Amino acid sequence: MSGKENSRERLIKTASRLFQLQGYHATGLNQITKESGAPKGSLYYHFPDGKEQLAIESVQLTTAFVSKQIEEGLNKSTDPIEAIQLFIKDMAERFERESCTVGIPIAAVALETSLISEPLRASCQSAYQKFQSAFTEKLIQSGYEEKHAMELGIVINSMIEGAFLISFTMGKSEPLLLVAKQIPSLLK
Amino acid sequence: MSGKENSRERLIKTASRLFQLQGYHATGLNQITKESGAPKGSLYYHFPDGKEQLAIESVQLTTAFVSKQIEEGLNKSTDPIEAIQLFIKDMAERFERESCTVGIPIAAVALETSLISEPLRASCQSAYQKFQSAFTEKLIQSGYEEKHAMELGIVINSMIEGAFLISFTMGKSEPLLLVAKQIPSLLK
DNA sequence: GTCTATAATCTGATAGAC
DNA sequence: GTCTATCAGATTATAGAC
Repeated sequence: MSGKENSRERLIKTASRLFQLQGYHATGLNQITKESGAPKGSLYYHFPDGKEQLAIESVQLTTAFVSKQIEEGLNKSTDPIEAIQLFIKDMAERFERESCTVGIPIAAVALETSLISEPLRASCQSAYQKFQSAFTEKLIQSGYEEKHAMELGIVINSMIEGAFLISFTMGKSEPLLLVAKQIPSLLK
Repeated sequence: MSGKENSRERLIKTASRLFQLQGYHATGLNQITKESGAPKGSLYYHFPDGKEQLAIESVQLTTAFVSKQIEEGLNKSTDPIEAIQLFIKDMAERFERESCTVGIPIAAVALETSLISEPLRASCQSAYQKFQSAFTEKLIQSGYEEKHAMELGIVINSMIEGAFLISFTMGKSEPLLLVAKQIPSLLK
C-alpha cells in the first residue's frame, strides 16, 4: 500500500545473501544495514521482532528462489535421471563459477539455529520439504510409485545438501559431480 | 612432561562438544571455560592463538573420535553393503537416543569458518577426507576397483553428512534411515 | 600454571527527535 | 518512514599479581 517498499526488500535480500554466506551468528545487523544501504533505524520498523524475524523472512526468500531453480532445472529433460543429473551439474558449475560468493542455501542457518529458535527451525524444515517435494514430484510424473518417489526425494535432497557442504569445505565441486554421476544407480 | 595436562584436555573436550552443538560463532570462550571448569586465565596459556587454535584442535579431536567410530562400525560385517548400512543405522539410533545433545560432527564449524580461516578450513577438509577414506578402504578390501571405491567413498560421506543435516533440522532420523536403505542400490 | 581485572570492540535492541 | 545516539551485554584478548 505504502509508497516504496524498497528499503524492506533490500534488507531481506542483503540478509539472505549474508546469512547463507557467513551464517546466522557471524552476520551482524550492522553489516546488513550497512551493505543494504538501508538506514539502520528502519530495520526495527520493518522487522519489529528483530534479527529472528529478518532471518525467517530471509530463509523464506531463499526457499522460493531455490525451489524455482530446482523446478526449472528439472524441466530441462523429461527423463528424471537426466534431469536430476543436469540440475546437479548446473549447481556444480555455478559453484565453481561464483566460487564462494553464494554459500549453501539454508544449511548454515539451519545448523546454527535449529536448537535455539523453534520458528527459525520450522522455516528451515519447510525449506527442505519444498526441495524434496520438487524431486519427488518429478519422479511421480515419470511413473515412480508414490512412496518410493517420496523416499528417493528425501535421499536425493540429502545427497545434494551434503555434497554442497563437502564441496564448500574442500573448495572444489568434485563431490557434487560425483553425486550426479551416481544418480543412475540410485534411480534404476 | 609437566604434571597434569588435565585443564588443557578438559578445555578441548568441552570446546569440541559445544562447537559441534552450537557452531563456532555462537560458542563463546567464556562458556567454554565455565563449562569445562578450567580457569579462564589458563585458556590463553594453553592456546596462545586463542579461539582459532582451540577450534582447530577441537576439530582434530572430533575427527579422531568419529573416524574410530566409522572404522569400528564398518568392522561389524564383512559385507560392505551390510556394514555401511549398520553404521548409518547406528548413527540414526544414537541420534534419536541422544536427541540433539551431540550435534553434527564438523559441519557447523566447516560452514561457518571455511571462508574466514584457512587453517580451520583445512582442518575440516582433512576431517572429511579421513571419513571418506574409511569408506573407500572398506570397499577396496571388498574387491571394488580403486577409482570406483574412491568415488563411492566421497558420495557415501556426502549422503551421510547431508542426511545428518536434514535429520537435525527435521528433528527426526528418517533421512538417515532412508539413506541407509538406498545403500544397496548405490553399491551394486 | 592459575586467577582476576580489564581493555577494546562488537552485538542486538531501544528511545526519541525529525 | 528515517536517522542518530545510546544502552546493556556479549565477545576476544591482554596485563599482571599470585
